[in-house]
Amino acid sequence: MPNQTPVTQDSAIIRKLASFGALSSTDMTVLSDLHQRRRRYASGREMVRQGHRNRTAYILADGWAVSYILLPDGSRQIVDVRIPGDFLGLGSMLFNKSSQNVEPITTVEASEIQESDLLSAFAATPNLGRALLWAASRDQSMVAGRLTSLGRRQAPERMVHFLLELGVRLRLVGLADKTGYACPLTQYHLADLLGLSPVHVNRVLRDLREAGMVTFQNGHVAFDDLPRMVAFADFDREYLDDKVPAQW
Amino acid sequence: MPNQTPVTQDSAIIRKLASFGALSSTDMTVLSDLHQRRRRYASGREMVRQGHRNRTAYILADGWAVSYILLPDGSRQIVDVRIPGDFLGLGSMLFNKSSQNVEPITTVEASEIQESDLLSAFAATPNLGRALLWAASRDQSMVAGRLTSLGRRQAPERMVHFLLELGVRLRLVGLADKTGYACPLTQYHLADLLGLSPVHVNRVLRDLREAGMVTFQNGHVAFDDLPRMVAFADFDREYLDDKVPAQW
DNA sequence: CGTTTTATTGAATAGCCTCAATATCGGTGG
DNA sequence: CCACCGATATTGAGGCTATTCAATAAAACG
Repeated sequence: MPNQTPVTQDSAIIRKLASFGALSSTDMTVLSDLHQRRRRYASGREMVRQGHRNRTAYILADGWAVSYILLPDGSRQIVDVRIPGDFLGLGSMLFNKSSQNVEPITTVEASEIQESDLLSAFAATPNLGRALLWAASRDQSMVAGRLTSLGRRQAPERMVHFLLELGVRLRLVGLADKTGYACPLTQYHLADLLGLSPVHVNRVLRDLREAGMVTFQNGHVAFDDLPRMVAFADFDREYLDDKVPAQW
Repeated sequence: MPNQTPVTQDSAIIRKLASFGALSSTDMTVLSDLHQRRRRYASGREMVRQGHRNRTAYILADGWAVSYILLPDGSRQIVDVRIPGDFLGLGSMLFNKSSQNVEPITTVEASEIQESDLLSAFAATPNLGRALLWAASRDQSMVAGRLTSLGRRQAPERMVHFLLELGVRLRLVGLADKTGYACPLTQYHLADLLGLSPVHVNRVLRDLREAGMVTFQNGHVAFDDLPRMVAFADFDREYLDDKVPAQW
C-alpha cells in the first residue's frame, strides 16, 4: 500500500508515469507487483558492473545513483544520475554484458526485476510497456541533451542547464519545487558528469553563487534567480514537460 | 529479392540484424514488407525537424544522414551518424515532438514506416521486435560512448575513437573493411560531432595523418596503422562485437 | 568558369586543466 | 565529548588545449 508520508516510497515510478497520463488500476497493480524483491544497497558499492554479465534490472525506489563509464586511465564519465522512480540497468537485460557501471551515491532502496517478470508485466498490460518505453526514450533524449551540453556549451551554461534539468526530473517525483531541491551530489560528481575538473566545478559554482543565480551548497540546490538561470542556460521550458508519451 | 551487387540495397538492415543471430524467414519477410514506401531524399533537406510533430520513422537503405540538436546561438551538436541499415526518427514515434533534426548528408534512400506498420510487425514476429530493441539499445550505448569521449578524451583520441567506431558499424553492413571505408562526412561534420571547431579538426587530422596512423581525405578513411589506432584511442575491440543480443 | 563549399595554415586569446596548498565538514573511535 | 582522519571544498599560479579571427588555397558544383 504505497501511501506513506515520504512520497518517494516505491510510488515514485507510479507518480512519474501517472503524471503523464492515466494509469489504469491494472497498470498500477502490475507495477506494484514488480516491487516485490525490495532491497537496500549501500552507497559506493557498485550494483551493476561494466563488462559483467547481469540480467537483472532495478526500479529505484529511494536514494540516488549514478551510471558511469570507466576509462582505463582512471577517469570516468557519469552518463546519468538516477533518481527515485527511474529504472537502472535496463541495458544489461538486452546485452550480454553491461556497458556501464551503476553505483549508489546514497543508501538506495531498489526492487530487483527479473527479465521474465518484466516480460509478463508487459504482456499483462501493453499500456505499461508503452509507458516504460517512453520513460526509456526520455532518458535517452536527456543523454543526447547532455552530449550537446558537453560539445557546445561553456562550463557555466552547462552547469546551470544540468541543475535545471535535474530539477525538472525531481519535480516529477515530488522531490523538488520552484525554489530548489536536496542534492547529494558532490562537486566531484558534477565534474565527472559535466566533463570538467573538480577545481573548475568549484570555481563555476562560486561564480554562479556570487552572481546570485544559483547556490549549490550543503547538499542543497537553491534557485536564486530562476528566470535568469533559464535564460542563461537557454533552457527549454518545454524540455521535458512536452515529452509526453504520444497518444496520451 | 534483395540480391543486387551493392550490398546496401535495403538489405542493409537485414544484414545487420542477421549478423547477430538467426532471423527466421518470417522475420525477413516481415522486415522486407516494411520496406514498401521507399523514397529518395536530397542531401541537406531535413527529413525530421526538431520540435515538429511527426509520427513516422524511416529505415535507411542507402546513403548517410546525421541527427543533431540545434542551439539558439546557431551552433549544433551532431548526436549520431546514421548509415544504411539504421533506423531514423524512432524517438518521434514515442513523443509528440521530435527533439532532434535528421538531415541527409548524401542522397538518401529510405523507407517510411508508419507506427501501425511497426506495431503489427512486432505482433507478427516478437523476435523482430526484440532485434530492433536491441539495435536501438546499441545506438544508445554508442551515444553514451560519445558522451564519454567528449567529456574525458582529448581531441586526437576522440577523433580516432570515432573513426574506429564508425568503421565497426560500417563493417556490419559491408561498407568497410580492415583498410578503411568511404566516408562522405566533411570536417565540419566531424567538428559538430566531436564538439570541436572545424579548424582544430583540420589540425588534428593533419597530425594523425603525419603520424602515420589514419588518413581522412577525399571522402575516404584509410587506417594506416590499425593496431596503433586501437591502442591510441583505447578502443575496446569488443566494443560492438560483444553487444550481441542476449539469448541469441 | 565563376561561385560556393570545403580544406588549410598562422597568430593571438580564452577556457579549462594540473599542481599545490589550505580549509572545512562529517563521521569514528577512544 | 573531543581528537582525529578521510572526504570534500576552496583558492592561487602557471600551462596547455582548443578557440576565434583572418586569410588563402583547393575542390565541388551548376
